Amino acid sequence: MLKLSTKGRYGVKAMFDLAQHMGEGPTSLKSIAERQGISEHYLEQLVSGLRKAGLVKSVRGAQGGYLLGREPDKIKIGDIIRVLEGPIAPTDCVSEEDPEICSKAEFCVTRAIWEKVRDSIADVLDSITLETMLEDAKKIESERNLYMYYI
Amino acid sequence: MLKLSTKGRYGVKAMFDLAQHMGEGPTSLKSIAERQGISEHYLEQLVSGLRKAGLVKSVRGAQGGYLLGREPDKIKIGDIIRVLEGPIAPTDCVSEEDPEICSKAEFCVTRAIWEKVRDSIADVLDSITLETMLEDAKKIESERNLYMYYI
DNA sequence: TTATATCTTATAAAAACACTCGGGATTTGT
DNA sequence: ACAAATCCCGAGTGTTTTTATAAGATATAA
Repeated sequence: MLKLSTKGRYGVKAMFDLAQHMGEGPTSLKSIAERQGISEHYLEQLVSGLRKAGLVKSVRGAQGGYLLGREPDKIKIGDIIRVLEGPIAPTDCVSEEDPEICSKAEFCVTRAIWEKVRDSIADVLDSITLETMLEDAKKIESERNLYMYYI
Repeated sequence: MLKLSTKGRYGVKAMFDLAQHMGEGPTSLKSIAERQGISEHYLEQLVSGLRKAGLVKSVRGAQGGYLLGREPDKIKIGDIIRVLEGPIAPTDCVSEEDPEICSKAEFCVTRAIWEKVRDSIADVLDSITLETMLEDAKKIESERNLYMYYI
């Protein structure tokens, strides 16, 4: 059903949480899990992948935790999704990574549709960065304060 | 992984096959299954849903089969996908059909992303009709003949 | 009446999903 | 030195979804 699994959703939430706590030293998985309502052990698995991909850096030991691997404007949502859910591929024959070439590919009219779907998804996910999200959150916050003021 | 299941893929293939054989009387599932390389029994289940949704009409008995439920330019790929895979919903909280409203929805920055993904998928699928596909197929066919000529 | 089809329901293997658990390694503060 | 906090790693598990398969009932053309 063109659904995202919890991996992708939790992963984006966790990364955004990290972005929101930049400059406060390492953020522990425990605190992320609590704030975002995610199982800590499960989150561990996801973050493990993100670390191997360089999207986060880890600090071990007490008071340790995680930091963003690079500046928030250099981390696209598409980067996160691809690490956690694999290449974007509405069907195997149009996967971003080694697609399964079928013999009729060049004449296949349905294939052309899935390619468009893939590209439209990738375009959205690659147009949004953690920085974008921080800006959006700030905007929503200020609009909310404005609303409170009028009450 | 934002994947389509075989239901959606087989369904679109079958509908396109029906469109290509318009005007030849009812097309049997057996012939569609053979041409498209799909299990006939499995296809039966899918077409059952399409019939209930009015996208195809059935003719029972010997020499029976299926016909498009309406003109090919009135059948969007999105219609087919929604019948076979359910409402477009990268996450439950942004489903086209009764989304699961969460208490933080209005402040949720991640939710806004999934909404954009949903809309971009829907836009692509609703911009293509069976008629469009027939035109594309014709174009590919004539380009292919042109190519053959030069050899 | 026979062959050809659609229709309906039931069953089931296999894969994916969403965790859960147990233990090990590393660092900080006492 | 030790305890607590934290990251790290791999295996195991119950549930759901997917992808069919099978069996039989119903309808119609020839």
